[in-house]
Amino acid sequence: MGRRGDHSIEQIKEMALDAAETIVREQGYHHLSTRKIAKAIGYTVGTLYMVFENLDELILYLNGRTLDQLYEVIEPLVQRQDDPKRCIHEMTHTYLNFALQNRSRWNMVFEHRLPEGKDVPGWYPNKISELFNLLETPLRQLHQGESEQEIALKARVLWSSVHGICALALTHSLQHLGFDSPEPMIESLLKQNL
Amino acid sequence: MGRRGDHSIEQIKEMALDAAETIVREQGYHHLSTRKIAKAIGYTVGTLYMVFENLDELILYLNGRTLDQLYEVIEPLVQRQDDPKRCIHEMTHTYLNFALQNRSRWNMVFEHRLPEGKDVPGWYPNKISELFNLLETPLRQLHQGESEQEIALKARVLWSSVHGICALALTHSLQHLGFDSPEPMIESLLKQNL
DNA sequence: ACCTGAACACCGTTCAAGT
DNA sequence: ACCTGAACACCGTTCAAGT
Repeated sequence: MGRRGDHSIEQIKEMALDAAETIVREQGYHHLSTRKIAKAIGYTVGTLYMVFENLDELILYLNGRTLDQLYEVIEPLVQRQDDPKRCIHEMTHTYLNFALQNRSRWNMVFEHRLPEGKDVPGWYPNKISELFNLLETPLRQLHQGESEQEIALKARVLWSSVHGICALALTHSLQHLGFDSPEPMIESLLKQNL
Repeated sequence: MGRRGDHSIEQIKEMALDAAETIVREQGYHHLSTRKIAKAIGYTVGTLYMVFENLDELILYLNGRTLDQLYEVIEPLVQRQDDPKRCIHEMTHTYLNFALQNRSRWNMVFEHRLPEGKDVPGWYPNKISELFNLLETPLRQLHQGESEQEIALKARVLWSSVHGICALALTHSLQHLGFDSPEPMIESLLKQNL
């Protein structure tokens, strides 16, 4: 067998990522496997290793897509330059909704770890950085006169805090802690920090 | 073969948990397997299923232990009733240190998910709840006159925020975000919230 | 009653062999 | 050059069979 030439490498890459996204969405991160992906796109596992270094790299690209999608829905909100507080409220609310509505994929972004020693390619933390930076514009308006260093710190602390609440919401831990929704927690956080 | 009777069920359970703890500590969560645990305690995999329902349950007990250990180091700090702010600083600092020094096990507490539909036994979220409650005492002193509901909310928001920062610190994400230590982020958070 | 060993249905990854 | 199929070294879980 061999040599079909039905698709270019780029095409196979995209087909694989699409298939993987569907599997994660429908069955969850831990049910994703190279064999399932290969079967879904009509190729054998070996072919995946022509296109990706390994499963970890494939997941990295998939997480990159997820981060891009989040950026796409958050970035437009920054334009609302008139009311920085409201802007931040909308950003966190959008973040929360995105995480809840793309539960499995969002989980994967935070649960996936590269094997000891291997570290992520530069473009990946860049995507995260860009997301964090989105908060800086409204925060700069809100805390005028503060140094850029201070604004950057505030943005990172705020995102991390929202993420922490969100992480607990995703594990259903909140229910056991006496809260059935993360919204009031986010509100409390923002009231304190804005 | 069969029927050795060298150890009681309780003993095997403890041996298995000890062995699992060592494997996680030395090789990380994702390298933990029933076969490795069984080999380490000198039994076959089958025996583990006499003692635990499955690997998920074993991990749940292990995570329970980790939560207990964290409680043991945090609880004594609550006694310091004189200065609630300083008390909270010490609690978060201790939490952070614990997470950093028990990286793999702490990761496991937050990464481990039960299969869809299965939910955790009541004693597990109780342990988490007790940890959250530890923050309530100093917070009550700090925000006198506020309702218990409000204090509980504040405690949960604060712990979640610290956890969010800590989670980013554990993934080394912070380095890429321009911070080599979570300490200044925690400081900024507490300055804002206390 | 307790424990084993083998089996089943899965994994990720590699690579000689085929077209 | 591209792709397969089989192999290797692993998984979690079950259960007939042995003592």
